[in-house]
Amino acid sequence: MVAAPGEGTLSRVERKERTRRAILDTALDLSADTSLVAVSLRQVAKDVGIVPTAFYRHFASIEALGLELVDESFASLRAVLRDVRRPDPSLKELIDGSVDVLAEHVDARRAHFGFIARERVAGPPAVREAVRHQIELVERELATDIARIPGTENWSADDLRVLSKLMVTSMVATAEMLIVAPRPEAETEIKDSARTQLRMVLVGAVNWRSET
Amino acid sequence: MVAAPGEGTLSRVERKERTRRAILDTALDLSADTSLVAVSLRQVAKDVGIVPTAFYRHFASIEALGLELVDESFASLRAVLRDVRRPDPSLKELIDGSVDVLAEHVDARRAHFGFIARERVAGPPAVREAVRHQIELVERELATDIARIPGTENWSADDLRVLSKLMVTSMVATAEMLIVAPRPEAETEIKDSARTQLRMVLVGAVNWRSET
DNA sequence: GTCTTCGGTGAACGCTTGTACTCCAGGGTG
DNA sequence: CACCCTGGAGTACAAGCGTTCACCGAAGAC
Repeated sequence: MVAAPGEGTLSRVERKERTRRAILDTALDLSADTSLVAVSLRQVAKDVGIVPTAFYRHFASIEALGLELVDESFASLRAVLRDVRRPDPSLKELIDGSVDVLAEHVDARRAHFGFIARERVAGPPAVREAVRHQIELVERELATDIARIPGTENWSADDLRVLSKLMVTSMVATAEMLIVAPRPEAETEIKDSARTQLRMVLVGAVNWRSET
Repeated sequence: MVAAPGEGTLSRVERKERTRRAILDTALDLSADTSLVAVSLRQVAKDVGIVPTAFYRHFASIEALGLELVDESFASLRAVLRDVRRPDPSLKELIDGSVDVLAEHVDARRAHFGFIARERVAGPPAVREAVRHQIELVERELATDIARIPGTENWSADDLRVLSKLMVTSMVATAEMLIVAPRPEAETEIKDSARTQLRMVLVGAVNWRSET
């Protein structure tokens, strides 16, 4: 990494961390217009401003880099869950807020949500695997969140799993749409649709429970 | 294409069509373990058994090939809709059958459904665009199908769109899971889950309509 | 002040990639 | 019959790829 003018005093670990971050960000950026499998080590190095071989000082391969990005991206996804469960968890008026929270996070961490959506189905095998595993964990986490909501005490574990799966699926799908959206005007439409969707799902879950 | 022994008599157009098919199938196959963007013209040619330059006699580029595969794959998806709407469309007992129909089609056209799932988010730009467009068409098609079912006459157009969007999304998600599934034993579990999911959604739609 | 550690360099390797050319053989057509 | 059309072969090239190796200079440890 070439020394930036005006800030010559950086410790060695600071410099290393800075380059490492640059590599991660650049790779995330390059993968955005297809997939990580189409990203070359040399292109990353070139964009970062280091020589190709210097890449190896930080990661063993693009795939290893990808696993790191998986962790980062899922930190962003978990943050959504955390923010959603923070207010008073009443099953009904939770909905409107949830969608807004999701939209906020997607907007702030656009690259991460896109990364998850892409690499889940089209990443390097190890990365794909890691994403699937993380999604399963998030589904479980959401299931226990739902179980804590008053009125869901007598639900079976299976029902909880199915519902949280459904919610995570449409959460990811909504995130995808928000990312692809031609910026601001279509966004409210997508959010409205997501809210309706979420209502349908929840009303369905409640009524279906009491029916069976 | 090297002449296959024992069937030397093929017209020129037949031979061309045969090579063309081989190219399409090979590309579909190679894209299966990541994405079309990771498939090289040379690799396809090699696997087909022709010299790289001969590829151009059939397609201008891998991307053009991809657009062709999009059409084929969506023929497979539309076939699901066609088979689902064939029996008597009563909203309730339709569900169990639908999931089986989907599973059948996914099993028969595994490669096509995987292709859609992957290239939708991670294909070459033009391919991605084409997939999104086709999905929108399928959503519309499903919406008019639903509108024909007795009991949905007074639904708003927006509600129809939202519901069909939700159904297509979970249809694609289910197909994905079936494809990834460690063959036969997990399949019934996925199908059960999908049925429950579908019931939740439909019950939700019905009840939510009558509530508002 | 000396020695060590280590992020970054630069040249070199063998291989794959897309694409441009010319050429050929054999079926289709007059 | 002779002629053309065309799918495929063969050769060639410049560019990009991942990876190896020896080397350097400055920050950090002592």
